[in-house]
Amino acid sequence: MKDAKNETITDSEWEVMRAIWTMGQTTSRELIDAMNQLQGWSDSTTKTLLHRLINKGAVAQSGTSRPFVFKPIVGEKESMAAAATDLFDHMCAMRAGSTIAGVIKTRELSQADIAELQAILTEKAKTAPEQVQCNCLPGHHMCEEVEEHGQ
Amino acid sequence: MKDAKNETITDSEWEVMRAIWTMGQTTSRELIDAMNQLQGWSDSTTKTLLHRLINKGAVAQSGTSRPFVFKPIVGEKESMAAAATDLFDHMCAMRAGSTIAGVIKTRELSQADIAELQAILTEKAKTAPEQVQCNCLPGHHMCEEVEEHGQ
DNA sequence: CCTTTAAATTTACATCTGTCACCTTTCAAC
DNA sequence: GTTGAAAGGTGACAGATGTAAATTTAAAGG
Repeated sequence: MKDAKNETITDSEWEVMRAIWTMGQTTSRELIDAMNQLQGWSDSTTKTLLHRLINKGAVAQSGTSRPFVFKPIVGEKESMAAAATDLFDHMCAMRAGSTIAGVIKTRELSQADIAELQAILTEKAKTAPEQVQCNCLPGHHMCEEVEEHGQ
Repeated sequence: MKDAKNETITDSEWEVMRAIWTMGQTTSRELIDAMNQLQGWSDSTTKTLLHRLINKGAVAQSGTSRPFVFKPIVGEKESMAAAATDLFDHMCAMRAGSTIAGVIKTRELSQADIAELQAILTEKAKTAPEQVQCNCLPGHHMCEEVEEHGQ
């Protein structure tokens, strides 16, 4: 599965992708109805988004006769990972930990998820540093306190 | 500290915020130079962004005589949390776990971060469900496989 | 074949974003 | 006071986004 790092998927396009990913494959009518339900979008809106997604290479159109079939080209897992990476890449490295903590606290996770995370953490603990450096500003600035970042 | 949920902070504005958060407080000159270093932006660009941030209520201008001082109004922690929440809110709940796993694998975390995460997980395990339901489409659709979501 | 009608494609357009150049006000030194 | 360099503020503009109307095309029934 290709990932979606190259061409950016926007917020509303993302909603469409979610539907497509979940449906696995769909006809434009099905998709339009779903989007109308979920977002209250007009037919046109969904069509436009679908086309943009096709142009971006995120969705494929297949079939020869009219009710074409659309299916995802980029993977959901890959796209989600890319989105998450993108987010954290723009945040202070020093605070990634507590941000992740916040996410974990507020999301629903399955027993399996938790087990996996714990395994990863245990492994990571073996080589984790005592402190993560702030990567917000070049040299001359180095964050001191975790609580109040700068100042 | 107020959070930044109301007024959205865009990508480039975020870069400015990072600098301001780290510096704690700054004069426009300092900020402009920093942004020029980090992003290669022209003076104007930083000024514009700084102003937009002020209008959005994310940064405060203080002082009476000319070299004014700017400082953050919205907190870094809060803003990061909001951004993360925002991201995960748009993703399939069923896949949040593995996405978090991916993030943890690729980020640098301190021993303390890891310990905190483990504590949270242990606590969470007590009440975690066996399976998390997909929340992408209304009723009629329910994801079966974790590996290949729909289809 | 012709018509109807769903599907597909184009065009539209207001806003938001990223980036700036340029104009205006001050402070500070003559 | 006058002036010139900073600091501060405005206007601009191309491209991205969200949202949708209008137009074209083709499948299906008569």
